[in-house]
Amino acid sequence: MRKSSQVTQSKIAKLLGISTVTVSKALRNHPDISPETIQRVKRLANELGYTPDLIARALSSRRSNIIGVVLPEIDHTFFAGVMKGIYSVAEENHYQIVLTVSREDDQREVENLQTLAAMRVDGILISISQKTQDVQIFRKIRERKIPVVFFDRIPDDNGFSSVVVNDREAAFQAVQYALDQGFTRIVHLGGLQHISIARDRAAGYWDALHAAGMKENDGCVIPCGFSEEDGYLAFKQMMQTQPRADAVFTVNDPVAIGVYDAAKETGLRIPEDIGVIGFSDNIISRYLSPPLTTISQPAQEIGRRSVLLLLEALQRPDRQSPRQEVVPARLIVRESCLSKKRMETTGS
Amino acid sequence: MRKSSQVTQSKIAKLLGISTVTVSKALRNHPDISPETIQRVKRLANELGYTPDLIARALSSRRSNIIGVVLPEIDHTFFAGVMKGIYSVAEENHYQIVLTVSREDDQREVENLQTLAAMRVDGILISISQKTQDVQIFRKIRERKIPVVFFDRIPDDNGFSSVVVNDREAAFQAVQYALDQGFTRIVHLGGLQHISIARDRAAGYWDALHAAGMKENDGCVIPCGFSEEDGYLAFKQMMQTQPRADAVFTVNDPVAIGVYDAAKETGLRIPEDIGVIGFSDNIISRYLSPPLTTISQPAQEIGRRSVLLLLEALQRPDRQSPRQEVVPARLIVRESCLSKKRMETTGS
DNA sequence: AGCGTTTACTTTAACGATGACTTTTGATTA
DNA sequence: TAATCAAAAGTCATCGTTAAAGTAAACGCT
Repeated sequence: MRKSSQVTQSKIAKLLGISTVTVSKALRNHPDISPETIQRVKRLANELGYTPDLIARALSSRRSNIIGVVLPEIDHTFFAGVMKGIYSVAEENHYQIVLTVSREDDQREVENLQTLAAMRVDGILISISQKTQDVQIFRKIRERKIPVVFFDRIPDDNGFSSVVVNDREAAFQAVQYALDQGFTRIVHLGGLQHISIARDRAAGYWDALHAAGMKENDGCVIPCGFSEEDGYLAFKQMMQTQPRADAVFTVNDPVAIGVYDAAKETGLRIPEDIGVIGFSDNIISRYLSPPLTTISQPAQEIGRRSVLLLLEALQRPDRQSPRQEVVPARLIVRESCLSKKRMETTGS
Repeated sequence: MRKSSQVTQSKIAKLLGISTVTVSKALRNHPDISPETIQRVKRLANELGYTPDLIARALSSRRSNIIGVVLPEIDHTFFAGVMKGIYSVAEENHYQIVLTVSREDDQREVENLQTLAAMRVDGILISISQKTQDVQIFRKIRERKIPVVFFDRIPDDNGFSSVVVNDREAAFQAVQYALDQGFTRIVHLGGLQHISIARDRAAGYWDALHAAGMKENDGCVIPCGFSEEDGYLAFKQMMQTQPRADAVFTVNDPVAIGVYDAAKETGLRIPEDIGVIGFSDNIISRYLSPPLTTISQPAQEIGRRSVLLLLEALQRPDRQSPRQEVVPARLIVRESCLSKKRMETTGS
């Protein structure tokens, strides 16, 4: 025989001489129950310190009020910002968050998704790992009637709802700004090209070059990872293969930081010898010297919108067409890519 | 009638002509079941794509395999690091994490704890909010037989297990270093003194002054919040009340960053005019100019140890004495508090 | 043969709550 | 007056899984 000292609905029911269902309904202000009974139940529940058992409720009602989240990494400024947005909206709507981390590993990502499904989360928010190629698992989740919303890093299959930044356009602006400042041999350290955001940013880069009347061989995209280390290495590589480069546009800020390190080591001054523009506005960026010109992504806003999109899908479970939302990123001009022209003219 | 397309144990049972309990046991490799049956069950489970329903399991077994976490803030480097450590150990032990955020509000903190208890988490990890004074809620949680481990910011009541950094000692080292470098009028921007870590760091500060033969009026602790903004304001205040100060030791790095801003604004050079030492080694700190001398706290290690302590408590639920663990922090010397003596002598 | 022990299952009851349906009571209406 | 209806409960079944206890056959041992 299992015994439990917990205060349950049936204890309250017994004490008041009513049925457990009445208690359940009373606690939820169900119209079936008279105001007086509701009062009596709630008062006693309060006195006894009753708390609903959310697990039991979830099993019975088939709604867990939990949203599952899968993140590639947890200690990245951008994702931390997204999470902040996610939490604020989730809290307002009385949802709890179960956060899992794939650590950029597609296998772990699959496991995370399976666990979340097994926990019966009501919906899932995910930004996919660097390695993710296979979309199967997402289809399976959808078959299970669990709505999924992707954010920032989305799969190629566009049959899903998603919230992204206007990467291409923002990249275009960044590169155009560099051109305006008089830089002419701009190289793009471009991330892994099978990731949507990396492709989009590279596309924006080419857009800007083309718009300026430049051709394929006036530009160069060097693929690399997304970390400082990767940026450091890619920049070193670039100095070998593209010695005439006068500016770099990086796929994200950590890579730009790697570039700072490599440049410092080589004795190159920023922006006098080499201009740098990043992407994502890491908190660090404004404290670098020189402060990094970069693209600011509204991380919290992305998180907030993702939850809202998911909540909408939860409200009407009939299949609805997926929706893609785009939130605007914008260029933050600081000092790492300041006018070459002006510097030269004022300098000599 | 509710229908469900989910694959459950009873479906498998029906198909194989055995009882659901046999299926349940087979899937868990229970010795009651013959190897062949186990095989048959597992194979079919696999074919059908069975996944256990963790909610149902939790209800029945009275273990959720979930650890609840309450954090004051999510987008702080330190906490992000702690979370990384928490996740790695939790994952290894097949626990999921439900993370809630108090946003430094004690009321929200209470709600978070109640929700976690209602979710029947197996245990709770918490770093308390700035405002938290009342310990009642923690007692209640303990009465519910949910083990709690505090980390970093712990309550005064030391009847609980906790993982902290040797704040006092580390602060001592930091201040001693400043003294060694020739700074003599060191002010401490000291955080809210009802928070354990702030008190400990202040104590270490005084220890160092006393060890150097200084008295109460050779030092000064200015209380402030924990944000950049707070540091900025506190420093401005300090310049009014303590105009002769030649160094500041701050309760954490964000406050130090506020000091940087204020100093820059006032035209004070670091470390020539004013030395600065922080606490917590924010990622930003090494990118500041000058790079900030600070105390490095092993955030991931704290997270890891906290989970381990909790897991231990979960293994033997008989009441055991609480345990306090201390992990060492250490001084990272950079350039924000370099030798005044040497600078002066080489300078003139 | 008789008795205890294994082996491999099955049966029965939860776990705590909720959805769907039914019943009771009294008031309202045709 | 009988039929109708709404309010305020109650009953029953179920969510999917597991703990505890029960059972039947096979085995081993004296």
